[in-house]
Amino acid sequence: MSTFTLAEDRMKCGNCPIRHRAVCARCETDELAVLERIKYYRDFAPGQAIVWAGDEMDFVASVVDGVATLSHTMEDGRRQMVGLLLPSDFLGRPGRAAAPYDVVATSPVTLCCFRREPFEDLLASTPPINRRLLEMTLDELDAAREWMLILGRKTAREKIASLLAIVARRDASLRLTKLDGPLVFALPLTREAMADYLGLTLETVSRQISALKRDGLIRIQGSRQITVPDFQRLMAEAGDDNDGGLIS
Amino acid sequence: MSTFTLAEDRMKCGNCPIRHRAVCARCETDELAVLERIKYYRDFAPGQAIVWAGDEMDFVASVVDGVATLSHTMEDGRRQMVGLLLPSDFLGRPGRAAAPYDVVATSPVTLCCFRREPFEDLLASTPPINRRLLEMTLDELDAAREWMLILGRKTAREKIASLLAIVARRDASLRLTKLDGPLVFALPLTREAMADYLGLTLETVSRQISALKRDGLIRIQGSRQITVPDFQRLMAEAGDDNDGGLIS
DNA sequence: GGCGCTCCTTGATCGACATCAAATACAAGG
DNA sequence: CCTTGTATTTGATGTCGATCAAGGAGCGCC
Repeated sequence: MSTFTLAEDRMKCGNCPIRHRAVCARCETDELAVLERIKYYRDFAPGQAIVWAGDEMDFVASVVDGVATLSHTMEDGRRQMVGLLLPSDFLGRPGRAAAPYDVVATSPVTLCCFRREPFEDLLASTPPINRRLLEMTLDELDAAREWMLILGRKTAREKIASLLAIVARRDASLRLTKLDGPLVFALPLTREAMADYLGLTLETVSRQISALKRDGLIRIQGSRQITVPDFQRLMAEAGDDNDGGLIS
Repeated sequence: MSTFTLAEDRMKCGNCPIRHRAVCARCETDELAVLERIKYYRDFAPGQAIVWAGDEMDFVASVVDGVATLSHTMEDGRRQMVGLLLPSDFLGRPGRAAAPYDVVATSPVTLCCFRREPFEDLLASTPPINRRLLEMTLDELDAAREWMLILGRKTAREKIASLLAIVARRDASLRLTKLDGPLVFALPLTREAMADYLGLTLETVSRQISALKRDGLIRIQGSRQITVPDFQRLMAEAGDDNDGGLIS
């Protein structure tokens, strides 16, 4: 089960700008110190559910560390991932109690949680948080729409290339690397999770990854460690005209 | 070309709550009267582009009347619709100049536009607008995620049923009809637009609509006028467990 | 009426991806 | 070392929707 940590320790949120931009943004305004009084930490093991669709959610949170997924499940078991939460992403919706989809940790996850009601009060009285949240939500909406193009119109190969490009880009931005040298990163997802992300089966994912490897677009160490020798070439394979491509 | 109307006339926005909830929400606060001073109307003919991807957008707007679509286009012509704008929906993103996708009118459209910069100033100084926008954006995000499930995991038949259910529901809510009697509504989309919405070809759309007709789930007058005798049965066909299903 | 146009329908064929099935890799634990 | 279990790869076959192609319906216009 998950660990609760009532947090006086500001430690984990100390390195704010990248790791925890959502709410520890007292970089931006002082009122946010109030958040400190209603926050607590929770840890989740890989594979563990954070909330199930339909559950009541009495908190909102930001991801401090780890990777979690949002996904819809149909009665017959078909599943579609609709969001990928990486460190600094926000979880939950102010003003709504019931979770609309499953949230599952895919790696050890640490959340910084805020009880929903006090958070909403704060939201009402503190415009900067509101602005922040609006901005983040708009980014997520853009990402979702990019994703819709991937789901609706791209081939299996392009889908895989797109996903790898998205993760590579995001990883590079987290560690402040340039995109011109060879990129090495760990896929935070199983083949099955990738399939759920892309609207494919896990066999197709595996085959297409093998194909990209065969064609020299990527190299692989141990099925999760990816090396991209030439990011531009991968992007071309993804069929992207512009260099958009966010996630979350 | 489009018509500009510098608007002292508050007429069109008068019937606010449903038709124009985005910005004429002086129902909510008085400051919004300021909006009156920076707004103007624009009309577009069916098929006309409102903005192209990459264009500079010096305004944000809310849809007063008509239907417009947002869509991504790949260089080779593949197209994916990523948003459907109906009356009361909002267009544009404060804080961003370049449009990320094409916006096209599919029926005669009237926009209520606000010059972007003064609108952004207003946004900064007027929390209620911010809250409103956040809420609307969150709704859109939910809709986008519902849509992702449709694109990634549903069969052609389920996709069509889902789309019809979404439009039927939205239409019913606009005219305050219940969902239990037979529903009659006009599809605001060509078969091609439906295909772009659902990640299908127009031939498949046509075939599946014929199949739903054959199976008695819908009736059709003249290819655009749809009758749904039993909404629940259609929903079942769409594979939806819950009764979520928004758009925009 | 007849022409041109766009939108829609229907048929025949093909191919990308799903499905079914089996084998391999690798880690944890006895 | 062997066992067990999960994640992954690979192969054989099937199917849904795409593609290619033709024809019909509605409508404005000469």
